[in-house]
Amino acid sequence: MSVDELNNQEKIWQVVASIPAGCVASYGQVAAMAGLARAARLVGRTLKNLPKDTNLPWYRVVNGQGEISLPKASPVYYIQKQQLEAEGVAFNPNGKINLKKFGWQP
DNA sequence: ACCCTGACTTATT
DNA sequence: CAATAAGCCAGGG
Repeated sequence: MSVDELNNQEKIWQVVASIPAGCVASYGQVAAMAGLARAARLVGRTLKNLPKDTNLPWYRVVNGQGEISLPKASPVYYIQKQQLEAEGVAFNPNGKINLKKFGWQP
């Protein structure tokens, strides 16, 4: 296992941890901030690898459409939604977020 | 080494 | 607005 690969994860963690409360960032956005412009998928995989007791605000990361990239039937989906709402992020009736308003660094 | 899959994105039809 | 295709990175069989 190379150090560089661990650095990628570390970068992603740092970027996700840098997302201000009340805002959301897309996977591509996070990847770009981490220096991995086209590794949006890697971000998703990295978050999936996170332990459930992580202190990382992974719930502030959504897909490019401002929608949670998880099945609505999954418990993690509700957790993410509740966490975001608790921070002031509003969801549309369709379950989408207005990135124009809550997107990170508009 | 090869092929498939995945918490993705963007452009096109 | 919805469905499709192609592109990209890393992991697992």
